[in-house]
Amino acid sequence: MKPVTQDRPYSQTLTRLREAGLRPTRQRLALGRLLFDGGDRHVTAEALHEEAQAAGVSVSLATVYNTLHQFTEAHLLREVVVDSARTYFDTNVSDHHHFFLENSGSLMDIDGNKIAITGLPQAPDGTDVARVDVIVRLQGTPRAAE
Amino acid sequence: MKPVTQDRPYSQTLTRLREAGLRPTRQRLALGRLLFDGGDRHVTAEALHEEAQAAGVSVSLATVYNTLHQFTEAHLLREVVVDSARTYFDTNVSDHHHFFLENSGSLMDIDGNKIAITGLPQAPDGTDVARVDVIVRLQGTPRAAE
DNA sequence: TCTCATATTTAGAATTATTCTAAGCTGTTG
DNA sequence: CAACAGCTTAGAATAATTCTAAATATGAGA
Repeated sequence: MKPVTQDRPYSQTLTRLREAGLRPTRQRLALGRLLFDGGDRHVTAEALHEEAQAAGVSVSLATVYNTLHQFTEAHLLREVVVDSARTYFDTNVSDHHHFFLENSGSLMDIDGNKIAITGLPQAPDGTDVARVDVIVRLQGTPRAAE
Repeated sequence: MKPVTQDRPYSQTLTRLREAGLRPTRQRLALGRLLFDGGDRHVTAEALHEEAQAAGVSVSLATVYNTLHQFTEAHLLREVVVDSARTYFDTNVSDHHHFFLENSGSLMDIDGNKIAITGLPQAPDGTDVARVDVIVRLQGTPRAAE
């Protein structure tokens, strides 16, 4: 059985950028590597910025925002709306859904072809379905340990 | 077949407030009536504020925010997260989901018991499912009229 | 390798939705 | 009708994100 994550061996960030028509600048390469090396990730702009700083890469927050949006347009990332306070970006761009832990604010992927949704009414006239998002909101149970 | 909306004859706003333990103030009554009279609604704080002004009710925006949150705690409203830019409040608190028209920013209800979701993995240890949200994102088709 | 036009980055200001604060009203209860 | 707890409110404060304009880096071509 395939994991949710597609094969994505040590991200060829450079190649990906070229394909997307984005100049491989120092900042984009660094952010790309942070994002795409090592599995699926869900990040906020703020968090990625801190991570970059911590990794000794100097990038402004504005550039982090720019880059996240450009990557999203290039379909290297996907935006996930779960919380009205902040925007998450997901490195997994395949068909899937999310668990959202309301306490910690963390996200977990749910494989898209494990879930089936039936009975959806058809889209109203003059519209097309761009995407269906399923968000399973979780709360920590009172006494988790026993 | 039942419509999505439960019967809700000309909202007894006063009663609802009492039951929720909220003082029936002029502002809460007015906002309650705007919200609960006449079918299911999806509003933003800003929009409800303007509507109140237009109806000749003087309420501050802060009070609109307070009231929307208090109504939500009292389960008279439900918060819908579809757009990272603004928060929507839904007067339909029964089990249901949403179409979201990305162009206009408008929401439409999808009856909850028309849809079935199968194959959801169980919630991780120490967590409980608080709610499952399905959002069908719609885009206007290029040439809607023909 | 050098130059240049253009894309990119950036600091800081600006914006926007929302929350907070502190002071003044108002409902309710005795 | 007094009095207090609960409400409302203007305006300040916050926080995430976007904008601006100036400085810098990149890639193509000579």
